[in-house]
Amino acid sequence: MNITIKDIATLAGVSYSTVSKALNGSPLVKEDTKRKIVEIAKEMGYEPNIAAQRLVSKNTKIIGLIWPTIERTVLATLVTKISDEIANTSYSMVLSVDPIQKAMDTFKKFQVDGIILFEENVNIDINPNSTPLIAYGVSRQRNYQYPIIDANHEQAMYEAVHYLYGLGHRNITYIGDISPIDPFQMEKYEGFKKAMDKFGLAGDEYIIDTRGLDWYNGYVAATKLLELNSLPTAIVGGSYDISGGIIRCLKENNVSIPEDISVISYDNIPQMANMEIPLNCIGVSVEALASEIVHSIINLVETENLETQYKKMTPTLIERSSCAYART
Amino acid sequence: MNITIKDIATLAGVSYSTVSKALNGSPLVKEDTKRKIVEIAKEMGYEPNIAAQRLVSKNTKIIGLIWPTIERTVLATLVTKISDEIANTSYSMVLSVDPIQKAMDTFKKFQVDGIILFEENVNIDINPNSTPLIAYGVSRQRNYQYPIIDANHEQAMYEAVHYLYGLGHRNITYIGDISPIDPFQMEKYEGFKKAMDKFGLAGDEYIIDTRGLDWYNGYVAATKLLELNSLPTAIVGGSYDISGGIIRCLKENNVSIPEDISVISYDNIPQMANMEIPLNCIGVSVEALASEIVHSIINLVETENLETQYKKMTPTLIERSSCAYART
DNA sequence: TATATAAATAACAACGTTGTTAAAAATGGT
DNA sequence: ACCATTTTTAACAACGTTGTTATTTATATA
Repeated sequence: MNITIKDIATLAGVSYSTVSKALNGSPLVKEDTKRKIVEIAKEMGYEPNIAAQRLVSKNTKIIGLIWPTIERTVLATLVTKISDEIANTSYSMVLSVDPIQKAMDTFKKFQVDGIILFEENVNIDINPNSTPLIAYGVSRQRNYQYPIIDANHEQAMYEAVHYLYGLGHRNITYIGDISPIDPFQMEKYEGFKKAMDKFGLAGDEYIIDTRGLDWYNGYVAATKLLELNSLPTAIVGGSYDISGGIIRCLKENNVSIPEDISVISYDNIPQMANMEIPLNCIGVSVEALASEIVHSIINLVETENLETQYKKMTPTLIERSSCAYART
Repeated sequence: MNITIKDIATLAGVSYSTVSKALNGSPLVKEDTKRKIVEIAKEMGYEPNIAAQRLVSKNTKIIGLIWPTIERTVLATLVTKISDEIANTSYSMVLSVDPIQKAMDTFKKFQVDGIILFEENVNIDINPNSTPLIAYGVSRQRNYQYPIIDANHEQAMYEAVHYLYGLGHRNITYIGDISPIDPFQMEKYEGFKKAMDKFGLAGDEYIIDTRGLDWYNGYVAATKLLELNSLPTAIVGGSYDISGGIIRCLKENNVSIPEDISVISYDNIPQMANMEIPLNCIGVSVEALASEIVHSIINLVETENLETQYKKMTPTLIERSSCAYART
């Protein structure tokens, strides 16, 4: 049997409503008694019954995160960061790995205050006027029923090229997935192409389609690249895993990074620093993303205003040791 | 404002306590009225307020899963399966990716009925007489304060060798991680050695230490193997990822599976069927593991009996197309 | 010292359920 | 038609909180 405010009340010789107020720091109770009550509560190891709190206070102080598929490292890191971020607020987070509709049902039952949805490029129609919801990901339809937060993939790749150009590179290869069904990847590709155009470096031969986002896809693509008779001076990797494969392949073939080839990767996650060569990277940092997502949903929950409809976040570039000036 | 049993009551012209009973299928209310009430409830889209239910019924019907680090594919699959399994019961699952102690605190606040802990080889001392808890993983200390469920790694590897022996293989190589600090890996290694001893095939030269569990580790180890002048007729791979690297390497070097070399892998997960060659594998299936874990924790929650202290689950072998009779 | 006012505390309703007890309605046997 | 059951329904307390209202106690003012 757990202890309640009533137990504390009898021990402190006050009424339980006074205990409630004291524990909530109400100015209606004398500082003295407040202190005493708080002390007794602590010493008894009191934990408020959240079911009771919720019953009376209408909101659950829970944010539900729907994460239908447990996937790439980037998403896992993002989940962790979101969890941390929420832990700093008065809210808690619960995670569901169920399919979207089922997770929505569960969360409706749980009466969570808000939902964060990792959208998997799936167009699922969601009961619009129910729980506050924001999505992370890309929306294909133009009229959003809920706010969406997204990284600006296109800008990221543009900036990557811009950065390499500034280092004197004129011979840049993009190694990434160019799947037309994945809007994320297409945006990256577009960004790269636009930049190459802009800086007068365009040409299809500078692009290798990995046909996948995994480590091995990068490895294979890099192998293919090395078979060419003229190598680029810089590579833009399309994802964390792809870049992992690329640098492994280069290393095995005694191509030095960054002396022979500079490498910059998409995905701004801390793990980039722990690779065999600490990688320069560009992307919205998971911290920034997590922070934006959490603040948005809480703001949405507490104010019910949803002016911001589609927020594309600006990427940042992190310099480490995988890029250098182009050799003259 | 959500609808409550009182709303249903007024609409049905009965008392709210009757509604409660009807909705819970109590035999105390006439079938006729029961039907009517249920129908009205459905049509109004009634959802019970779980906070209220919990408040009165003492237990929360929530199982907490502590998953401190988001990791290998195998664990991710296991989480999904556990989630599915729990969804089939009257319980719900919430997931915390926080560090163990913090997650424990959160769950205490949530007043979850039970906790599943993915133990990370960390010896954390847990307040023993609090929430029912079972762990998945290996315990180093001999006196468990809580039940532990674990796959029998040793037996799995023993059976793998046994199986290959039955197919006529006498020249078997183990490619796996032999890290003495990882009890899981050591158990696998021991199982392999014991079987080789038993069948008179022993010898250290049949073992390659991958020094890691990743795809690339397997790839490198296989490359090393192919440099030997005499190849084995069968390989036992130490993990899903390792085996992925192995078969890719063999394929690249035009070694046919299973014509030239048979391959069997540890880790019994569905993904094994989707590899370039559907792999024979051995291990406790995630379904079995999930089922056992879920039933154990629910049993523990509902009966408070914890007779079973340390359960090592028996692995099963799945035959696909990566093993064949040894050539004579 | 009495009285108005302010401060501190207590009492109590409410939140939406469930389970127990009390009341009403239906049924059966004489 | 009357009483004893049995079936069905209603009434109500309880769960542990919070917030509002009522009461007590302390303080200041005349």
